[in-house]
Amino acid sequence: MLTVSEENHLKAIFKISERNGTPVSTNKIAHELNTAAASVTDMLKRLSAKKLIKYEKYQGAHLTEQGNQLATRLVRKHRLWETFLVEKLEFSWDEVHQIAEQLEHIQSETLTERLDAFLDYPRFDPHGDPIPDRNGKFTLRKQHVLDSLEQGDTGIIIGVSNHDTDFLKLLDELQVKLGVTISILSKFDYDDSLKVRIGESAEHIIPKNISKNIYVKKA
Amino acid sequence: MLTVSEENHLKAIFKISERNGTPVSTNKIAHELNTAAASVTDMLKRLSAKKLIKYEKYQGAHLTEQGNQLATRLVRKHRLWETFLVEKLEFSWDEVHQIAEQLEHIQSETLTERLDAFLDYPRFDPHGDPIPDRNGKFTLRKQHVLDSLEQGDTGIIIGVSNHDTDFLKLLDELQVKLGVTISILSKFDYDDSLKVRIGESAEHIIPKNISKNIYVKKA
DNA sequence: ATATTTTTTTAGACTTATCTAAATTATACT
DNA sequence: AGTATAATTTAGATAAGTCTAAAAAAATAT
Ligand SMILES: [Mn+2]
Ligand SMILES: [Mn+2]
Ligand SMILES: [Mn+2]
Ligand SMILES: [Mn+2]
Repeated sequence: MLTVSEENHLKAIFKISERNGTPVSTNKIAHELNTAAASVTDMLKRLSAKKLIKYEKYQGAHLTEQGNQLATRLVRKHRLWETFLVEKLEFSWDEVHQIAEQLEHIQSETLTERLDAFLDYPRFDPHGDPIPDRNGKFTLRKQHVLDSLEQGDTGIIIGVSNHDTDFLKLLDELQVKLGVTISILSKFDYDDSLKVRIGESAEHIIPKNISKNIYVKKA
Repeated sequence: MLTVSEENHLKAIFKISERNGTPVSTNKIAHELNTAAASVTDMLKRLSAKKLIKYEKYQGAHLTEQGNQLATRLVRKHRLWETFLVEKLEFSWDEVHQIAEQLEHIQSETLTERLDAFLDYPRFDPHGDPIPDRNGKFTLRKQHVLDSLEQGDTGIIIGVSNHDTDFLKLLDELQVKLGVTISILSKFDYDDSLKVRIGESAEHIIPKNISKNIYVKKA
């Protein structure tokens, strides 16, 4: 049985290395979890002792098979709870992350499975992230970061890489939400900001610090 | 912001003194929480420093107004979550206590209120305990412990004072559930065990260590 | 009213989880 | 290659939460 802090560290490692197998650095974890690097070092030793990660000092860490399984379960729970909050309790997508950050630590296999069934086995969470099934399987869709599109490109918004309230509220303002079509009207060389049309009508300038956190499927 | 342990201690004090205003002893709390008395003493000092309880050494503790409010909120959350698990996720009444013991610590006012609404403002939890409303108000029904009934008495089962899985599974076996009518056919002087009819047909002998944990409304 | 028993508190220890400051190692830049 | 900078680890401190054993106080039973 892991502590909440151990679980959060595992999940951070999982998240940081989700799309590339390279070892995760101490600093990245510290940044992700808002803690001091020294605290992360301590925790890496502990997780390593429990054989949940492979860790050599100064060389970063990566999940073992067992660690990966636990992390995947946490992500599954996190995303199921977020889906529950939005689908059943009428929360908006910008309100659920912090609450799910707590709910993901509830220990009960049965609860997770019942929740999954109650939600009718959702495949994606409110932020477009895939929900691992009970065996840990999930699909990583082919996706592009919005800031990599060029003038004339069109895509459908399928995810965001920042779940903070403030960021998502701003997206609401821009009428950016999952499933909506976005077209690049022009791209400004000055700062890589984009002029886009979203859905049928809305046109906006989107600065790079926003576009870099939006995923699209190219049309 | 309280820690999980502080919250559990508050709730234990609330529970022990629910139906009588007398101060709660260190030992009773230790027994309720399955910890050493010395640990409870430490915690009583901490809660006292935070003005959530009134505590004088060797004299036991009782909740302050503020402590009572926090404890009531915890009980509200606990009972709402139990209701959710039974009503929405098809858990049985013997499976929910441990999970609610964790869920009650999730911090989000909004979540509690939304959950309450989603459940359509239930008044009682799966064990017959009253659920405090958002203002902390709830009704303590007039109830009798089953072991106090005499031959010829009839009552309706409205609650249980033990939420452990093993106990509740035994009740299931006896067809004891909330709302069912129970009649005392005879009472044995030897050990105060009862011969009862439950519902329409079932007849059983119920020993005192069971009957003392069942609440009835006298018919 | 004393003595015995029970309850409660204190003392001291250990673990987890954090932090800051200093030391060490790795990396990046002439 | 050698030095400056950045990343990481170590050392040492603190707080929470828990325990056991011993001491102290309160309750109970002669
Ligand atoms: Mn978390
Ligand atoms: Mn999400
Ligand atoms: Mn609890
Ligand atoms: Mn209950």
